[in-house]
Amino acid sequence: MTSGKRVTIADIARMAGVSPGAVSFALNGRPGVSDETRQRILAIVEENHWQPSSAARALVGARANTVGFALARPARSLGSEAFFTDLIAGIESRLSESKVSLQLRLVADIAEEMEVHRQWRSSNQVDGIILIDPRDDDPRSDRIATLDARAVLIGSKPSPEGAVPSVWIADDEVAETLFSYLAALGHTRIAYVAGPAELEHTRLRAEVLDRMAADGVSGEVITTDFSPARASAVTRSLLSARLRPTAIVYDNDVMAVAGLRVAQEMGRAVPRDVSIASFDDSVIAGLINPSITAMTRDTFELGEQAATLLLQQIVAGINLPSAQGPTPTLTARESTAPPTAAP
Amino acid sequence: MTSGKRVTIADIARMAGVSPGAVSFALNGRPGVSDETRQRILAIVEENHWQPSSAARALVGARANTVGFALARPARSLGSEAFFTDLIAGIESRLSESKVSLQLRLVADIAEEMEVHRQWRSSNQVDGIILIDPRDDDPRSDRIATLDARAVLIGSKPSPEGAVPSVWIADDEVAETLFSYLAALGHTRIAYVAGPAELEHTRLRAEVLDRMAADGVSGEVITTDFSPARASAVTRSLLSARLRPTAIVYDNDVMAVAGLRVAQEMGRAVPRDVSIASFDDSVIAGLINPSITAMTRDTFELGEQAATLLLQQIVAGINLPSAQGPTPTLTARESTAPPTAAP
DNA sequence: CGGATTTACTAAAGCGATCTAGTAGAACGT
DNA sequence: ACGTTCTACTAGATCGCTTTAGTAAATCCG
Repeated sequence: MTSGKRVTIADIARMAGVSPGAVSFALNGRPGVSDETRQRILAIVEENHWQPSSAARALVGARANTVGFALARPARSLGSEAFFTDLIAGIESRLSESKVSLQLRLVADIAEEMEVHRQWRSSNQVDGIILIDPRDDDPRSDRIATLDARAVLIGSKPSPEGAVPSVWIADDEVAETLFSYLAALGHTRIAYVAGPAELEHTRLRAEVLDRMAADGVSGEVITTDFSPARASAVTRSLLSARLRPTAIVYDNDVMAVAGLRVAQEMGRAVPRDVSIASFDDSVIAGLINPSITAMTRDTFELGEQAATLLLQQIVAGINLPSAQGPTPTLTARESTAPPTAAP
Repeated sequence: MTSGKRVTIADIARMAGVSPGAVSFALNGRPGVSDETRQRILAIVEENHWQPSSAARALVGARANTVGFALARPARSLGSEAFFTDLIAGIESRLSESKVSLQLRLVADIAEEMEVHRQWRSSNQVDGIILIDPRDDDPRSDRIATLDARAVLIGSKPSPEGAVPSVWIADDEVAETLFSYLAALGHTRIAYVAGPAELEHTRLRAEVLDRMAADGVSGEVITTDFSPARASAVTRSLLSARLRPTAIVYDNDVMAVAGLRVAQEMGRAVPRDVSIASFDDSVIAGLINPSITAMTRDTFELGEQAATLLLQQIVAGINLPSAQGPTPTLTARESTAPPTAAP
């Protein structure tokens, strides 16, 4: 077990009494070596813990065994959302099964994101790219096409033909499920404390609520910046109104917890006086008192699915069709109940 | 602007009318080219958006401009802790200033983690490595030394001479602060619901509590697997005992929330009948009702500091001394109060 | 049985940088 | 004027792997 120099394919070749080329054939399952020789080579490789140099592989244009994810979000804000950790954990867990690494990069904006993509591709650093936060007229899709890179978009609808394939979650169905549940409980005045208006899912969810006017549900949508402070303020004013809502739905769990507290401080019992629900679940949503009804989406699995699709595309060398991600389900908990008769 | 082939250092050389070697000298600020030529080359590089191939660089043993972080934690559990997202965001935000990427890998255990380290180093994929979750007799430190890799350990004390330098948070001081605060409120029976026994900080914190026996505080330490279910069970049994604690401290916010709920279900008012505190803060800890007293640490900055130290070491080519990370501070909230006289 | 094909290899040319050794030509010193 | 030292380069080896072209031996076929 001599230490020192790293063992290269040439060393293996020498030990097996063949040429480096033969070893390469054997390793990559290419014809040109007899089964017997292949076995012998593989055994020697095993024995000497040989690992291909990814740098050398990348240089000759082979697989880099790395996938890139450039994230254009303010760094400080990432932590409050379990979403990203879960997503990344899901992606990684799938990737590491295939011994593929994740290259993570935080960037300031979409322009820098695309620049990073270019660099990655031009030096063959990554085999595929993950995109998130789709926008209208997203310039990234075209860019990816010119780079001839495999990619997946994590979004809320299937991608059009020719664009970057997506793994998507049907946000309108999610909204349908939650709002209908509340309507079925008997709620007719529902408030929706949403995120920023420019996000696709905010619009989709609000539209669903609007449509429920047909069923006698009067909805009210208030957009926020996702901050708990805004959520508290909004809740306070909602519950102070003459005709106050009997149910409030928040875009995420942090806002829901903030709203819950305000309700309690104002002497409104939850769920007796007002029902509360969230579009995003978390461990804490189930532990708090009262526990909060939420749409549970399996973000981890979403990550896994995105990674799976990307890996398949990399192997196939072509784009594959978009795939629907895990469907969020309703987790009914203590914070929702039928409204009390007397308003 | 002809597309197609990627522009290499040879193309630049041709355009500048010099040899590839000269271009390399110019790019890396090495002597051997006149200032005039250097400017000309740099201009051409700029103009043609040339980027060095990281693969080629890695192959000749130059900087890879990548830092590796292999995480040996169950993937599914990562999301519940904001800690990792914050930490990674902090690390990344510092790295990306220097155009360095983060290579993230989830591994099953320490053995696989070390294996990944070996691969990374042997193929020159990363310039430095980040370690976390130090344990007693950590085998990783020696391994890193034999790999001759730069690394930082995110830990709870300065590393001994020769070991991997750490960015550390004085966990004993943290524990001292929180336990003393409770003692000062008048608590004499304090329970500490900790994480796994093999983690360094668990031991450090427990030791602090033990030492307080001198001041008339009787402490009890219960180790857990960090799961809310265990935290609930432990809390239930603590509060059912004849001589129950007047204050319970949890290792993280999720467990604290779980414990809080159990206390309320058992009819113990918080903080009147029992005080609750956490060693880990989060947005929700401050929003919940009652809000939870916690030690607030700036995880983002911890990540930044770790990245900074690592980058400095990479540039210097040697190990640098350990550095103390941001000091956590006590955030007193509603969940703690003096114990009521009658037990 | 002899030419064509197949099999199992080897030799060597890249991939795109870095880096060492070598070489003109200019400047310098005496 | 001639050797020495700089300066500003160039040529070419090198990193570890893949891959193409080439070759000897084995196999096939009529």
